[in-house]
Amino acid sequence: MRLTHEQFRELAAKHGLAVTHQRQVVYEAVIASHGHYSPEDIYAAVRRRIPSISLATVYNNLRLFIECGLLREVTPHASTLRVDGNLEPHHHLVCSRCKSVQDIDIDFIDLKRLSRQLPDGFDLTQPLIEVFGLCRRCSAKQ
Amino acid sequence: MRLTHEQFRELAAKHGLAVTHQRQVVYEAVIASHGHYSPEDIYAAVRRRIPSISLATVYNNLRLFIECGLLREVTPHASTLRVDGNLEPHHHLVCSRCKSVQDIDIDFIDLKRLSRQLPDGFDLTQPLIEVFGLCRRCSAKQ
DNA sequence: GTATCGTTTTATAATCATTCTCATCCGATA
DNA sequence: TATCGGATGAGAATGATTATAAAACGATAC
Repeated sequence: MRLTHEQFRELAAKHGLAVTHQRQVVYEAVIASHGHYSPEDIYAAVRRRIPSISLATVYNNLRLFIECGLLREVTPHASTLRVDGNLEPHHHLVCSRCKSVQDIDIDFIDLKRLSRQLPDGFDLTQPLIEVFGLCRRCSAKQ
Repeated sequence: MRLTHEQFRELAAKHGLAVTHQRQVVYEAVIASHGHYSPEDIYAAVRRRIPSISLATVYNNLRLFIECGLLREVTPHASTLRVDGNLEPHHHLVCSRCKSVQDIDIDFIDLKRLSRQLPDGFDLTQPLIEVFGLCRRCSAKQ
């Protein structure tokens, strides 16, 4: 815990973020949790240390951390349902910022090697692979 | 349009879905749109042909089509934000059904070949690759 | 042709995650 | 100590989606 404490101060300084108690605790909760958790989960964990914290603060800071690159978003899609009528094998190139989706081929994937390292029982009969990055427009804007 | 008409009747028969006028028009709207559209978009398109259609019907049928495999969901993540404190290069194996996320390595990716087929200007300095399938538990349940 | 039954659709209410608003608080600096 | 800007907290507002219940539909049996 002491470690992430220092770690956070450094990161915050690097990104010009003020170090507040709440931010520190939110960050530590994410790091300590080793997984892919939701804001509610983080909120629950943080409340054990700061019972008065507001859910909005958790949201604010998670978003801030994601924008600064202190955390990674595991759901980098548009927030609403999107639907694709193309059932031919094809794959997606997704912009992490504007959420746009383009189709790509996947001859860059070694499916044999991939299936060898899948956990037991994982079913990949209809594999869908998505590659995330920044589209031209968004990377120009930076 | 005539073509998707037939196509839909066949698909519906195969999956044991009743063919209703609304369903047909919703399906045709998705197929005609060539892209990755939201329920609202589809709703707007369908209303030009059936002004009285309800948004709920569009949702119901899109969900039904996705479950039957007539359409593919382009946002196959948990519907709430998930956050990952692990910034080391690593990638994800996601269950399309229960939305669980596991980490995997990516030595199965030929990054050179991938970057060759990226559209111009797409920035992949921090690539994140996600592979979708069914986890052991969900594929057992089928 | 009509009655019946299960399914689909519609309209609307309800829910849930997330963001917004704004009053208050806090910490740094003058 | 007074001031200022950003951060926080509480709760309202928003927006996407789902649930509910009543009406409409369509197939089948009579």
